[in-house]
Amino acid sequence: MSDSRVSSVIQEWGSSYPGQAHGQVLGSSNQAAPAAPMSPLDMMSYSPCQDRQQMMGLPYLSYTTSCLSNTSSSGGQNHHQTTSQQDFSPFLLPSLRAPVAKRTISKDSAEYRLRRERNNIAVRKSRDKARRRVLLTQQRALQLQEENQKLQVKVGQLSQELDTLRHILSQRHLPGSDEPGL
Amino acid sequence: MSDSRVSSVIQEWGSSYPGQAHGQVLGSSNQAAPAAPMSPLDMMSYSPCQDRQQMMGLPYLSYTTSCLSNTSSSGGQNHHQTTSQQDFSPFLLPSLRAPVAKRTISKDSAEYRLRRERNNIAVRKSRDKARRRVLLTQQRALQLQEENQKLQVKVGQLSQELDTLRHILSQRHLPGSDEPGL
DNA sequence: CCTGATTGCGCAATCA
DNA sequence: CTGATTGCGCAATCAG
Repeated sequence: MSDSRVSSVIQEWGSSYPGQAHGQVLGSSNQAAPAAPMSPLDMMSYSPCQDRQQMMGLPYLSYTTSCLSNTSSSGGQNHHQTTSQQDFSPFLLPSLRAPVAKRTISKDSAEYRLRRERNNIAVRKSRDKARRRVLLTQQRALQLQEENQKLQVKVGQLSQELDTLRHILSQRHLPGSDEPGL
Repeated sequence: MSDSRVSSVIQEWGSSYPGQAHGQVLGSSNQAAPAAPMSPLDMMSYSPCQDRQQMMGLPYLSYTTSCLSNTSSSGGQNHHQTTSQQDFSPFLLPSLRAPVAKRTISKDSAEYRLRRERNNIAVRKSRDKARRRVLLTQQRALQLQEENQKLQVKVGQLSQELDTLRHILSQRHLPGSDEPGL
């Protein structure tokens, strides 16, 4: 990296991107978003947010959804999907009813596939972004570490130089202290 | 890493872990590995290795595998799996035949589920580790940044002090240079 | 309500 | 062979 003296770190944080040649070489309907440069603000505003409900592949409340004509589709993993059961959601307060029972969408519908494909693209994009973010953080840490070592060396040099000058001055003060200037 | 003045960064890199309270609150057969402290060496030896073959959910060579009694199982995503086709793998040189045609394992066998479950556990563990690694890298970068600012301030102070002493010395040298001491 | 972005999970391929 | 990694798709949820 280019470092003129002892203070050129944190560059390329929100401007340049080193690798950018990430995976994304798949063969399955890969639209491959052009890997947008990702705004610098996005870089810092990243907090995992671990206080999520976290109930994915489990029933949890019998979740009424009357839509499972899973024919010839890929049929993801072992996710829920119960059948025939009244939906009282509209009559309950939002804070009390089950997850709302979304709009029924059969898994073999064109819309379903369209949504899935779009989400897959979004997921790839998001993960690519995350990967780049991690790489940048790693590089930033390395740069800062180098920078730090240089700065510490410099501090050591300056301190020693100061000690030398102080010693010289003290010597000169001993015999004839004629100058009033400090 | 002993420091006495302006060099106390990179601590807790391989010793302490702040949060460690990660997701992992699922309800689906969650063995939840105790989040081993992860050796400090593992932290640095991390290179994505993007030169992989990368051919997962696609046929790619008709890949002979006579094992798909996918009954009542979860049946993952749209992965390959062709049927009825002779396997000439044993008669071809290792460098010419298809991916070896592994040992046939039906998806509803107990062994399959056992392997899957073990892998799922390993995956969770690995991802947890990766998450912690990322968090640590982020914190390290922040610490290094603070440290850097302090060091730069210190360098500025020392430089100024040096200038002052140099000025004083030059003043003393002008009038009577009687002392031979350097 | 809809759409894109995130995130945890399981799967399969591959690495070590 | 076994555990560790990694890319992917799915579904739930978040954020506009």
